[in-house]
Amino acid sequence: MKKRKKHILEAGLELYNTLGITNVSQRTISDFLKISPGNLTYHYKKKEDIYRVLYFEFVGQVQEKTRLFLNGKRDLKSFANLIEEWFFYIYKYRFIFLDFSTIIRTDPTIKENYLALVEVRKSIFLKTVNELINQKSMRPQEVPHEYELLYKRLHIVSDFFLNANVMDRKIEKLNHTEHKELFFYALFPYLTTKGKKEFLKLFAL
Amino acid sequence: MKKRKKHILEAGLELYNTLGITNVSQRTISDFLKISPGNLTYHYKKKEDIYRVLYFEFVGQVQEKTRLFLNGKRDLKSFANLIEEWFFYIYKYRFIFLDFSTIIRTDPTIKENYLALVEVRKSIFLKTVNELINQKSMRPQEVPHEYELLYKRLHIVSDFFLNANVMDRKIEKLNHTEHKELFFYALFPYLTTKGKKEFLKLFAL
DNA sequence: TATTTTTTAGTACATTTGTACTATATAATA
DNA sequence: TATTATATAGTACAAATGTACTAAAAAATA
Repeated sequence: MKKRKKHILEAGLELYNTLGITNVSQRTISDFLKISPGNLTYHYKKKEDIYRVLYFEFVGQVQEKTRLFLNGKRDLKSFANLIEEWFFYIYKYRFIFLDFSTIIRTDPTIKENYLALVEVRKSIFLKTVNELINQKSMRPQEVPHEYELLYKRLHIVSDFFLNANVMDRKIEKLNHTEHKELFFYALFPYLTTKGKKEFLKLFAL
Repeated sequence: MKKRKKHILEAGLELYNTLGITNVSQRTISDFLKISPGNLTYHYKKKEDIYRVLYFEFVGQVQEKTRLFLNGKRDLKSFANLIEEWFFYIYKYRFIFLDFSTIIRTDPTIKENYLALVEVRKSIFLKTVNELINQKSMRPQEVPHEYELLYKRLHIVSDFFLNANVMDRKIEKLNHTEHKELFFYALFPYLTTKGKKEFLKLFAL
């Protein structure tokens, strides 16, 4: 990608993340980069183009990490690793999740892609849960849809925990451990004695 | 409250909920009500005034329900009732949670109030958990901060599950059972045998 | 009824925003 | 070097938006 084109993306990401997508106009970005508005529209004709590219950049990066996980061994530890990486990218592209409904409303291609992504994540989660059950680290389902609902909650927590953090300025820096804990403690009560041992070791409790 | 003033609030709520707060201008509301822009600004001088009033309307209503819960007996059933009522109001005023970061960013009084509200909800939740433990319906904490983290997840799920639902048009109508399930299934694995029996009866499984 | 207050309509205006257009400069290429 | 393609600056403009202001209408009150 051209240098200028990349700089615009970087500035966009930075500004979207800090000011919120609704407070960033094309001029905000061109002023920030000290380039003319004409130059900006030359590279990105419509304002949606910028955050659409950023969104798909995000998707590309998490998909790559997910691919690596699927090809490796899928135990509790490497799953924890994957989740940590997801959190990293969710934080990096946090404007997507902070201004989620605005973005979804204005861009059907993003909406469609996100919908598919959620399904992929769900099936990976449920597959991983099944493997953990086979490995006797997790107990089988006790009530119908138990793990589907668990996924749904974890999906919401993963994608929108940043909204809760806007409140206490925690948003300004990334706290790996905190987010990982938030996620994995949700798994804890479903673990077997064996699984709990692994868990405690993993989180050094 | 004056009739016109109330109508403006109702129209605002309706339009914010369906179009998103960023797509609703003062003129959108005055056009909707077929009144002049001047009339609107006469009742609400600044645009923030409208959704600020709506936010505090929401807070007043959930606080009233919460007060009733605290004065009654605090078992699993009435707690389930309270949560259902919370969901009702979260849905009614859903624009607050769909455009959360926009609202928080523009109105410090809302931010401050929400922060306090979250703390109140947390202490109610933890108190209720303690009572359920005393009633032998819930098991004691196994790892440090277990129930605090559980609260945090439930708080995020409660306030932002609608964001996940924008995707599949589920947002267009309220589904009580679904949301209640989403919330209470999170409690299930922490319940004792006694608690699980109550739970299954409550949700008619 | 006369007067005052409240409500409403209509208009005006500065600002912001997205985007198109033109001209110039820079880089690439023949 | 001459020509062509790409990149940049600068400007223009319509639409939208928040909000102020004025005058008229309606309601309340004396």
